[in-house]
Amino acid sequence: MSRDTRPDQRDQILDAAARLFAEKGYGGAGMREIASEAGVALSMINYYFGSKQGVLEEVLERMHTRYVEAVRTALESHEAIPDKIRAWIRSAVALARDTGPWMRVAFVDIPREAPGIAQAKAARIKDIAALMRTHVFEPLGRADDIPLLGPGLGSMVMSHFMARPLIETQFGPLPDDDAFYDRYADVITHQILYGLLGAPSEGDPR
Amino acid sequence: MSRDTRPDQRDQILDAAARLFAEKGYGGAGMREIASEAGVALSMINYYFGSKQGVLEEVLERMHTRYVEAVRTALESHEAIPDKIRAWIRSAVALARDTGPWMRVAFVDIPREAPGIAQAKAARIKDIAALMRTHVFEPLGRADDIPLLGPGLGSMVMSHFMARPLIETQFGPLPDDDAFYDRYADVITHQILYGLLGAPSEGDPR
DNA sequence: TTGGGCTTGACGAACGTTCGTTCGAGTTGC
DNA sequence: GCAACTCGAACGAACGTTCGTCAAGCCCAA
Repeated sequence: MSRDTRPDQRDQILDAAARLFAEKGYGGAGMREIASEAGVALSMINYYFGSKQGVLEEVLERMHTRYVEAVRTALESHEAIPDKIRAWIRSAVALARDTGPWMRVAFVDIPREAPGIAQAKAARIKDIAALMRTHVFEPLGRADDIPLLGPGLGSMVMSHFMARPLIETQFGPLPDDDAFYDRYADVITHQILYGLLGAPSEGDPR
Repeated sequence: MSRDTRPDQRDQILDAAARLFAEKGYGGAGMREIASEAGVALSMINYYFGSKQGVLEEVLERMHTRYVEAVRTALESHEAIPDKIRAWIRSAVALARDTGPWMRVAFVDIPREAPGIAQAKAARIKDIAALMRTHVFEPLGRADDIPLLGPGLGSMVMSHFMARPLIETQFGPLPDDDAFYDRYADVITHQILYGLLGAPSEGDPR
């Protein structure tokens, strides 16, 4: 089987690793299990990525690249701020659906263990923060609230994908189709939109 | 030193465990490190809690108990919905400040590994969901949106405490005093309040 | 009041297992 | 024949858990 027709072993490893990292955490997922799930010899992981941490860094790198690109496209293709926000949330939801566990690894299960990872992460967050600042917060005159509000907005959009198994223990199986996620994006968009725009001038609720 | 004047070894262990779980994840924190940080013999951890998972379960149990109690008090002591929401967010922020890493362990670093933990977690979430349903969503006629919106609101409030180190790499050291967290609670309250109340009748932003 | 069992708290040492990593030998494609 | 690839075996370290021991406190019969 030639190298081009065979699925790249690198991708197999990264996919299995993302799945297991999301499920068991970075420390809980073992190299042998990753190799087994990926259908690859254990030593190939170190051959390709150098170390377990190298695998995680590659997952984070790829995920963040895709996310930043999606956010940039959404925010730069619209004029009015509500349209920008709507487009941002829609593309984030679509990306989360498409990438599955990758999103969990990249945005939630933050291993503080390695300083290198924290640095890489900070660099990526910087890009996202800059985009949100330029296209959302500054036009609204809310630039000062970015450190307080920025992470909250992001985690609000992603919350469903992190909490889904827990939600389903409460409300039974949730749909998984386009209609459901269209509605989800709408509800979140509504929540964020009116939170950001809603009558901020006439008396702060303090 | 008598038993009453000496700090309880159980609490020492739980405190150290919560700190290390939050910092390194459940799998990344070792029993020896927990014992060392707690100033306790390794075998005492298994003596008191049976297993490593037993330690985690106790941390989750205590944290969730406190959180549910705080939410209940806040939601039941007010009449108007905006006041309820404001009180809920304020008490959640206060609790997060008071408990430090415990909150991280309880609400973010969800180890899927053990089914027992997932079940215990689901039972606790049930209490919170019921409170939010009765006091917030049903009075607003938004009961159907609980599965979609509920987790988002919770994670919005907690986002700052999860992301704080990352935020500080972007914006420098953040204050840690009452004034800062009063402002944080206000900003989040504003965002959630106007998101929930904001003009939902006159045209959904779909 | 005293003595001896029983319980509880506390500890260090060691157990067997699994971890991430390395290495050397073999294979394949050019 | 050279380079890149693939693999199984093995490494030392760290893992969570178990075990035997010991001191101190308590209870109750003698």
